[in-house]
Amino acid sequence: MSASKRDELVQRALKTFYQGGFHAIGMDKLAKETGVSKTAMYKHFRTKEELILATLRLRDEQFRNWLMRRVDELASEPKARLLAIFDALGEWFQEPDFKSCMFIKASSEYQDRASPIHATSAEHKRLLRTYFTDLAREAGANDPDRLGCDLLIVKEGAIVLAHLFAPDKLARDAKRTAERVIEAEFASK
Amino acid sequence: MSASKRDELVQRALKTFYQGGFHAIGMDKLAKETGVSKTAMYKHFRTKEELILATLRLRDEQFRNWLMRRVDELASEPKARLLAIFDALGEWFQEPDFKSCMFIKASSEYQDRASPIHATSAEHKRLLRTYFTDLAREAGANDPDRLGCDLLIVKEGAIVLAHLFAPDKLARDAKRTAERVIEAEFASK
DNA sequence: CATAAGGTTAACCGATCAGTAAACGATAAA
DNA sequence: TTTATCGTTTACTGATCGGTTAACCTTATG
Repeated sequence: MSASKRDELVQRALKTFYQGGFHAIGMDKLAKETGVSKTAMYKHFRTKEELILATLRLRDEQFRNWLMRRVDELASEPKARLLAIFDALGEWFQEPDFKSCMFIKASSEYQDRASPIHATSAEHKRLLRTYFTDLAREAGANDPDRLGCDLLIVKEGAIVLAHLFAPDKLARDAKRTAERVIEAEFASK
Repeated sequence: MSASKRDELVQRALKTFYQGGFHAIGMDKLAKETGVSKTAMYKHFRTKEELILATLRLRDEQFRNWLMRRVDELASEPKARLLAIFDALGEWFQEPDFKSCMFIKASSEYQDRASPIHATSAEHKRLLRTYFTDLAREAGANDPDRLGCDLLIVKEGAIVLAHLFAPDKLARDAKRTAERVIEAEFASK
């Protein structure tokens, strides 16, 4: 019972922080928006930072699971799966309340490398890079590390610009950019 | 006299916001760090938002001027100038107090598209894209718009990741990624 | 010398910040 | 039925938020 309440709190806090920002959302507003009392929140988490870290861990799990599942569904051929990453991203960008990447925003607000929030954001990107590198290896890339890094760079740039410009345009543009780096990798045999 | 004080304030506020974040730096702390009294600040700017907008305008001017000058200095051949963008970026990443891009961070904290701060951030990226497109055209690209967009995506991704990972590694990686999209553009003749 | 402008310090406003304490209500095991 | 747990609401802490006001100091012009 306590555990499920806790999960519910983290899920709702995730949405609220994602839409509103970390500094901009106070604990009082969070209590109002999640329907969980402040007292209960501080029973589960000793500080706001701990609650934020919990939302980031949930987001990391949710996002990577979603992306991996979506890539599985969109393409079966190993090389096509590399490009499918960007079809999945395009779907995400066009969701009505897409607001950039939770981890880019977290590291924007907590800039100090010593901050656990910053470190958790870096870890998320590291895990994504590993996933991309694995896909590149399965596709038979010469230099999977390099292609994985290329794809991560393109993905992050696309997210930032989708948040500032038209999301659908960036979805198309990023896929075309990804095509170029993928083709370059396989042409370098 | 007033004008120079104002400029001095904006310059110092720029550094303080860049290092500390917009929500995290209050007007009292800003007064302390800039040496300009709160009263004087509110004589020049009616709200904190107006001051932030002034710092963003200064940053846009500073950054684009710096980048254009650096590209001029690093390469003279039109095509080599495209790659020189990423040499310049590498220099920036390795500055001791590099902390990502002011505009990525601003749009992370002010997510609403209706916010003037968000809009100013988008405008900065638009101007950069125009610059990249111009360079691509001068280099004789088939589709300068497309290459300009490619390069902007790579640049933004590199900044985000340089902020989270090792800046020098990202400087090298981003340049290699840029090489790929540039070569792809010129191979598509 | 008078005066007005542009700056200072300092105190203040109501609201909100993160975090705590106390009193109370529900549920469920004993 | 008793008791303990988990949650609630409400009120509170001291600090800080963005923004304002008033009294004072300095400087340059008339």
